[in-house]
Amino acid sequence: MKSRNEKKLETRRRLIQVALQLSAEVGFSNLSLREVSVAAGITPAAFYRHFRDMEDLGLALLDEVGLSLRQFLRDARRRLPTGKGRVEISVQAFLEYVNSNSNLFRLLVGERQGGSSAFRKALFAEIDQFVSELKEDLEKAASADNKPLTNAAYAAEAVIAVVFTVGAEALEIPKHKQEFLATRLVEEVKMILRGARKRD
Amino acid sequence: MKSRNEKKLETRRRLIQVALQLSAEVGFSNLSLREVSVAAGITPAAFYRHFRDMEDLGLALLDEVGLSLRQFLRDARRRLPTGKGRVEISVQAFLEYVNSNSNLFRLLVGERQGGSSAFRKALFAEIDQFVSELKEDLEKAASADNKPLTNAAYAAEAVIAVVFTVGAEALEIPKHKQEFLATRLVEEVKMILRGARKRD
DNA sequence: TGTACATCAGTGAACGCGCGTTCACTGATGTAC
DNA sequence: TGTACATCAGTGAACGCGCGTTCACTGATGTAC
Repeated sequence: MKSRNEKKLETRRRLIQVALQLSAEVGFSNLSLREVSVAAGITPAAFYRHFRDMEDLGLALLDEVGLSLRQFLRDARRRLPTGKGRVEISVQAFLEYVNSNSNLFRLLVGERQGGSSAFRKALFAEIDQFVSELKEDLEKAASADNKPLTNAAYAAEAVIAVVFTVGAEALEIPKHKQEFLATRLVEEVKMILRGARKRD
Repeated sequence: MKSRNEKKLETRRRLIQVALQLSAEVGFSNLSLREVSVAAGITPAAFYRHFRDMEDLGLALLDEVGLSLRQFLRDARRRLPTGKGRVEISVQAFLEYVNSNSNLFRLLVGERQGGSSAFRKALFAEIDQFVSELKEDLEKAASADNKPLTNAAYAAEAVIAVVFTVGAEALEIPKHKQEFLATRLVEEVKMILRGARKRD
C-alpha cells in the first residue's frame, strides 16, 4: 500500500507533467489552474494542496527544466571525444534534445517575456547557468587545443544566443526538415569560435 | 470638420497605439479585446468595426513594427560612416532604438511563442527581412573593406541572434545600467564578423 | 491486535468577475435631388 | 440652399462561459494507547 505522502507526491508529479504537456501547445502563461487540475485528475480546489498558485507551479516547472538541462550537459560532455568534429556532435545532440524535450525547451525560450518577474528571474538564472557551463567547456577545449580565446564568456553568450535561436526555430518545423538547421547552426557556432580565438 | 472616414482611421490608430502600450506590460497575447477597446475610448462592440478579432489587431501591430524597423534601418544606414567604428555606432543606435521603441521591440521578441500561427508566421517574416537587409549591408561593407566573408547570410543570422538576445535583456534593466550590455554586444558582434571573414 | 481520535488530500457547490460576441439602437455624416 | 433618405461608427444591454478562490465536507491513512 502506498503511503499518503507518496500519493501526494504522485499527484504533484502529475500536475507538473501535465502542465509541461499543455504549455507546449499554448504556452505556460496561457494555462489556467482549472485546466491543469482537471487534466491531472483532481478538482481545482485540490490544486491548492500542492501549489500556492500557478506562478508557484511555474517555478517548479523551471526546476524541472534546469534538472533536465544539467543532465543533458553532463551526458553530452561525457560522450564528447577530444579533437575534430566536436561542434558537429554537440549540435546534433542539442537538436535531438530539443526534439525529445520540446516541452521543456519551449518553456525556456517561450516564457522569457510572459509570466511574473519572479518567474522570469528564475528563467534567466537557468540560462545563465547554461552559459557559464559552456564557458568552462570552451576554456578547457581551447587550452587542450592550444588555441586560447580572447574572451570565453562572450563567446559562450554568443553561442548560446544562436543555439537558442535555432532551437526555437526547430520547434516550428518537423524533425525531418531540420537538416539545414543543423548545418547552419554548425557553421554559425564555428564562425563564433573562430572569431573568438586569439590572433597570433 | 473631419470626415467620418478620417474619424474612423483615428480610432483605428488609437486602438493600435493603445494595444502597443498595454502589450508592453503584459505581453500582447495576454491582452483582452475589452481592455484594449475601453483604453481606446470605445465600447467593446465597436471594436468589431475595425478588426475582426484580436489576432487581426495583432497582425496590424506587426505591420507597425515592420515599418518602424525599416525606418530605423534606413536612418542608421544613412548616418553610418565608412571605415572604423561602424559596429560601435550601430550597436549604440540599436540600443537607443530598443529603449525608445521598447513596446515595438517587446512585441518582436516576446511573442515568438504566444499567439496564433498566422501571427507567428508574420513575426518570423519581419525578422527574416531584418536578417536579409543586414546580410546585404555586411556584403557591401566587406567588399568595400576588401575583406570578403565566407557566408554573409550565416553571419547576419548569428549577429541578429545575439543582437536580439541582448535587446531582450536590455528591456529588463533600466537604461543607465546598460553600458555593459553595449560593450558586450560590440565585442560579440565583432567576434562573429572576425570569424566570418575568409582566411587568406 | 483493536479502538478512538487526528490528519489531510481530495470533493463538490458556490461566489463574483471579466471575457468575447450578439443585437437592436442612435445620431452624426454623407448623398441625391 | 433645403429636404429626404442612406450609411455606418459607436452605444449599451444582454448572453453564456471559464476563470480563481472559498468553504464545509468526506473518507482513507496515520498515530497513540
